[in-house]
Amino acid sequence: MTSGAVIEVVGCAIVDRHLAVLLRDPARGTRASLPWKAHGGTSIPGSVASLVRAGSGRAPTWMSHAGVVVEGAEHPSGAALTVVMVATVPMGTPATEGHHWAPVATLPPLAPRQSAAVDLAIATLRDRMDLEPVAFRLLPSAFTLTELQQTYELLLGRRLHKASFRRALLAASLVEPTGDWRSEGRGRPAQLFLYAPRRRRGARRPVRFELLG
Amino acid sequence: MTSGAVIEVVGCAIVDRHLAVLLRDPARGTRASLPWKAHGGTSIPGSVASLVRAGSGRAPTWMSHAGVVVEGAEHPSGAALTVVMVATVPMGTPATEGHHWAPVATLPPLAPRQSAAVDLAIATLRDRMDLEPVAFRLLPSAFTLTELQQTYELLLGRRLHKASFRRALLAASLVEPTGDWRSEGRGRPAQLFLYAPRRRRGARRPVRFELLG
DNA sequence: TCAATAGTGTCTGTTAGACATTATGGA
DNA sequence: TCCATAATGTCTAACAGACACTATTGA
Repeated sequence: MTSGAVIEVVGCAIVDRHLAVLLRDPARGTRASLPWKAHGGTSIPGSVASLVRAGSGRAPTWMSHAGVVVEGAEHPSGAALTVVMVATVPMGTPATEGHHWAPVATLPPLAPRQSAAVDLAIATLRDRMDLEPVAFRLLPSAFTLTELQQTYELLLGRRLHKASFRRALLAASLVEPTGDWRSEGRGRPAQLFLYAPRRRRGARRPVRFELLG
Repeated sequence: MTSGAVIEVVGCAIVDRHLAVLLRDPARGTRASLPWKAHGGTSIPGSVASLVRAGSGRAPTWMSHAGVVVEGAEHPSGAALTVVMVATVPMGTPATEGHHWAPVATLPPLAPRQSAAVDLAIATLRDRMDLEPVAFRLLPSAFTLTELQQTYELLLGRRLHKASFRRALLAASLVEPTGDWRSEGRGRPAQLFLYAPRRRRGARRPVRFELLG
């Protein structure tokens, strides 16, 4: 008898201006792995929260279901399911003893199913980023507009136009200034902002045929 | 011992210009239910295909994972998982013996978990419709542009502008005319088109802050 | 003073939506 | 003939992207 489901978490954070995922350190002669836990006892969000807390010392700021992966054909009768969850913690969150942050661009060798889980999770982050405030959850509560733009560029995988980005942000009434400024090396200090959505004006989505095809 | 996972299918089609889902007829004194099947033996897509074939006589034209629902707290140790899948069949597909199409706006009473599954599935349809050709999979292979527009309006839940819709469609090179025309009651006959995507030009997605907030 | 970064104002090409008009069938 | 629907052309307001400029700090 097999058939217990597994909850697997892809914890995401920005480290050195790159997207990174939380991994358990490899034991002697094995590979690093995503944090996981047998399903049961508590709810799925509860499992995710405890796994992220174990690996980073703090609760996730956002989480979402990413998909389901079926354990290979090894168990022909009653193949076990793995539920893949994606979660975020703010930039600057350290990894705790026995864990580390690995940039997604240079992941260490993982079990094939876990690599697929990471891909699923990143795709989910990108899918949800304009429906939910994913970018804001990857930043500390106070952030500069340049940091926010860099986060969007990281998730979208392309550069954005500074003036247009700020115009759109202003029009959406999503942030408000704290009044504090932060000096970062050379240039003029940047103002700090908070995520403070005002109103959801007609959330009318245009038809985007360019994305199909 | 509990803990076998269940695959539940929300089969979607357009019936009478409304979105409808495939249900199993209620047995004496019970409620109608979504088609489902214990996980095991075959792959998840295989299970979905056989369930849709059983209910509509044909294979689904599209399917996607919609989410996972945990069976209520009834089983504190090892609560069972339900994997919700969403699938489409073309407009005009009948329901087979023991099944029927129920418009989503006026669903009969379902188990609470199944109502949640339907909501998840519809949300998934709407999420994916501009990344994948969901609208085309809900139509027969040859369709009129008015039918296509009505399908988009159904999925988006709002009216679209005819001229703009056709302009965008033309610009995306997604369809090509068959040369046939179909007369539908009174007015001028409409030309029939096929889904024939040409090229995927820079699939650059704009930043849409309006959707957040 | 120069270099580097933050933040803003203006212009222009593109495009979504509104409106009007023509085309072509059935009643 | 009238009416209903298909299909297309033109106008306009909104907006994304480009560019240039000012502002404010550290070296």
